[in-house]
Amino acid sequence: MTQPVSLFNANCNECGLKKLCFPLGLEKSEVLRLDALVKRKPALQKGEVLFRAGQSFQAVYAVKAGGFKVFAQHSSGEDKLIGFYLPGDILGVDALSTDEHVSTAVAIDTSTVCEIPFKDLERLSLQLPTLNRQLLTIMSKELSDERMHAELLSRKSAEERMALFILWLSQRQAKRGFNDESFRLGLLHRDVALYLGLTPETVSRVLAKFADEGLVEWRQKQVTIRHKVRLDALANHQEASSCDRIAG
Amino acid sequence: MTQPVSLFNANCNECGLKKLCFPLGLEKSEVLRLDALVKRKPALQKGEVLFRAGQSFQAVYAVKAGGFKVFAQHSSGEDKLIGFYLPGDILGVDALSTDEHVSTAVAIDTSTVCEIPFKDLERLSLQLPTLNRQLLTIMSKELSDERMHAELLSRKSAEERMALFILWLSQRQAKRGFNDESFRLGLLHRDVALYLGLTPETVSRVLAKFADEGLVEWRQKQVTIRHKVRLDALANHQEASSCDRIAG
DNA sequence: AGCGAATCTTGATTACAATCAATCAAAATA
DNA sequence: TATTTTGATTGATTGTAATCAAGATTCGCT
Repeated sequence: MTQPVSLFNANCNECGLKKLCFPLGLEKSEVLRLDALVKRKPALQKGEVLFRAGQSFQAVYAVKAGGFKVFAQHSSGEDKLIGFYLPGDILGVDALSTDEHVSTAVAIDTSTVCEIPFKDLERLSLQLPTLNRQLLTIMSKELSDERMHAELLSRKSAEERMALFILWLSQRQAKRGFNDESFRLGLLHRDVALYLGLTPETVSRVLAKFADEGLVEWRQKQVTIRHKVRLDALANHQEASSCDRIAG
Repeated sequence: MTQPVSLFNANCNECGLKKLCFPLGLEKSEVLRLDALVKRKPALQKGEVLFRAGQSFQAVYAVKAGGFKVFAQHSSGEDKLIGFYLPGDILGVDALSTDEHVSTAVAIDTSTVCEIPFKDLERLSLQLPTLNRQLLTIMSKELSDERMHAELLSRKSAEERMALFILWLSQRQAKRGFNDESFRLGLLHRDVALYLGLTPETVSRVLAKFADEGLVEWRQKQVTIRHKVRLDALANHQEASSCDRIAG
């Protein structure tokens, strides 16, 4: 059992995610220097917490396998789901300006991460301009994800939000080289509802409707897109122009 | 007329906003090196565009006076208002990972900015660790602003959204050392509606209600907070506990 | 200052998702 | 496998903001 794991863990140069992660654009020798900073941690089980809001910020984390959902405690007391992180994504950079984590990351599946102490990373990035740029790029991507979230929330109709959300998930799968038409996602309806600003009941109803109309099947964590074109049209509230509805 | 303007424009060390902007934490000598990069631009009139989505990304901008509203063109065609930028804020960093601006910045008043060519800034920040950290901090603040926006949008009720929005505006004024109980904001109801995911009609109705109840006056661009405590309670959907309503 | 255009207000109606509530299905625990 | 808990579904009702529409006000311009 230890052999494949240790191979997978070996180093950044061998990692299948290096094109999504910090090593992007670095020379092999530079990656080795980065590699020296990385602490490989044992896998987290579903439901386990990687970091919690309020904890002091020491490191950022690259998701290697599995996935995380990230919550923020808001003034109102209610927790809000602010993001999902999949393999290749970097977790924890939001704490950068505060020295304290502002959110709590929970594993949605058995998950592994690479831990990179931030002080070391910052020091190295001053020596490696490409790494420094990559850090900025990661922050910038984080920002555009958050914009996507705001766009989702600004959509008026529940169906639009859901359609856009599913398409966005699909795009993220594609970027990672995974199947973007059918994928597993360990999220509860409650999580999706929290993320989209809806209730679990509405999520259930919308998904039932999508299934009825042959758009998307989402059963037991498995998401399958059946008709991307019409889903696209729905997400952008364009009336289904030519292809109309299937059932007579 | 030119004298006070040129004094104001003089340099970063003299600028009243230096504690909000890039110079934060830098030594005087370091600020001078930063200062050498800055291009002072003529003022923009209300409605003028600082940069437009699709333009190549060359520089970031520090708002010195006035303010900007920033739009994104979304797939659906409809423009979405994604942020407001006030004196001391940095504009344009969202383009960092794409080499192209992804949004359009429009002056909401007569405004001035400092332009900082990004290549120069990046080069200098590799030499000045504090500046590098400050750049990261600015990105991080941008991220937390966007989170705030998502939180606004995830609030169910129009009144909550508006209350939270006004309080957030007030906080930003306070951070700048401005009066946080009464301030001018050159935004149309339409802009506010776009930002909050509401319609201008609803904005108008909610503001009318707030005025009725003695919470907030918002007339002709001038915002005045009359009862911060109750506004706070409303923003966090806690029932007004002790102080109840005023009118009998 | 006066005209025209844009923006704001107010009202009546409608559509949509929240809420409340009850069942059903599926995991987790023993 | 039985039992308990958790999550998903479905239905009936209600509340809230969108929409449509008509005035009132303010703003920008010459």
